[in-house]
Amino acid sequence: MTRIITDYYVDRHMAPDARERMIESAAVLFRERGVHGTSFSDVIEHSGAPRGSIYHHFPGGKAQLAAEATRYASQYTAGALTGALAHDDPVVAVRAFVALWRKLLRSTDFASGCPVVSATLEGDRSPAARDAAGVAFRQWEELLAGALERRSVEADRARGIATLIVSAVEGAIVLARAQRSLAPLERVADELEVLVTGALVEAG
Amino acid sequence: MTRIITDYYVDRHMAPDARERMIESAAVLFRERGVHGTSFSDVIEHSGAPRGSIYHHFPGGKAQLAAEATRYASQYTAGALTGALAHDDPVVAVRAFVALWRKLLRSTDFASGCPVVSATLEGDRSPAARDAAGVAFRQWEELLAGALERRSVEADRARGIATLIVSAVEGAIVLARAQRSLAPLERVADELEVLVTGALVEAG
DNA sequence: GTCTATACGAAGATAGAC
DNA sequence: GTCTATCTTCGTATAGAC
Repeated sequence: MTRIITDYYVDRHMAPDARERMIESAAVLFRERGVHGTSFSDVIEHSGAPRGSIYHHFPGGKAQLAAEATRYASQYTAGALTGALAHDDPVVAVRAFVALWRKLLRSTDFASGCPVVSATLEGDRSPAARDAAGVAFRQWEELLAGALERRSVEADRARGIATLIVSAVEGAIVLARAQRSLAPLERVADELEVLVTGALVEAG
Repeated sequence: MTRIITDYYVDRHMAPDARERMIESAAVLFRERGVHGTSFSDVIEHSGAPRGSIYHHFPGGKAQLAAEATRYASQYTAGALTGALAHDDPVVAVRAFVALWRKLLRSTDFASGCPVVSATLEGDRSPAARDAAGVAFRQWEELLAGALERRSVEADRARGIATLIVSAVEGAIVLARAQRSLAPLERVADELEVLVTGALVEAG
């Protein structure tokens, strides 16, 4: 699992501690309850971190925690996507990407979604988190677009397909949660597979 | 504009009053700040409705208001979609659907999104609102699938494409807000147009 | 129906001791 | 670093008068 939280820890080669556990917990809770719906108390309880050190670790308060948790989730998903793209097969990558979300939805009985989406929607109180969400989506798009280009798909088309994949999967996760059914995600996955396969055939 | 809020008003053919104004305002505010991010005070201020009558009109409290606002937004969008489908041309309908969201994003400088998505993500505190979101998405899917079927697209394929359209557009709205750019929405719109056109050609 | 007042709890944030 | 206590603000909800 990719563990790039902040330069603070990367630079010092330190093991995950209370600070990182809080970020991880925040990301998990943001999946379920969103940013506004998650309090510091929730994060402390979930992470087992000490109460008195929140503002020591996050002097910027909740906005800072939200931004860091969004970056954490972003990197986590980017890592999964990179792994799925190991063989440079965009169809396989889309399947793996969808499988990741299917597993999450099923294992949490549709209680969890994508924290980056939550950060976007509730970003009016934390612009830093919203901006981190924008960076996350862009990075995922670029990973997918790059893989398509390496399979000879023209750059503009690759970018369009990549954006469609990210948008459609994120949207399907929302539909799945609202309807408490995996069906929307499966239908979207099937359509995306047909589309990507077609684009690869076209590109030769 | 479609104005089907609750049976209460439809049955009595009553003009929009304070109650309906509160529901409309709630929907508008949910677009910007989400459900948790919107307080009763916000709704009262925005709608100009009297303070003392909230629990008279909504004895179920905020959960009831959230559910009714979600149903209202759902019907509003369904009405727009129905209008866009007046000529039974799915490509034109997708363009009109996207145009609606483009206009909203632009006119609010990316501050507004889809309240039905917010209701889904924050539905743990209001299952009724989340369920209303599920119904909304299903209705939009069915409107689009029906139009595709009337153009000879096979039922399963029509359903798949319809789900992809709703998911992709909803997802693109999130990406657009996070990146503060219409580009993701435009790229998704272009890809969807190609895909729908292709499906119609295939269907003959 | 609408008003005011208020109870009640939750949440973010700060201060100062250890 | 972490603790406890506290401040302040806010939001939901209720009660009772008009």
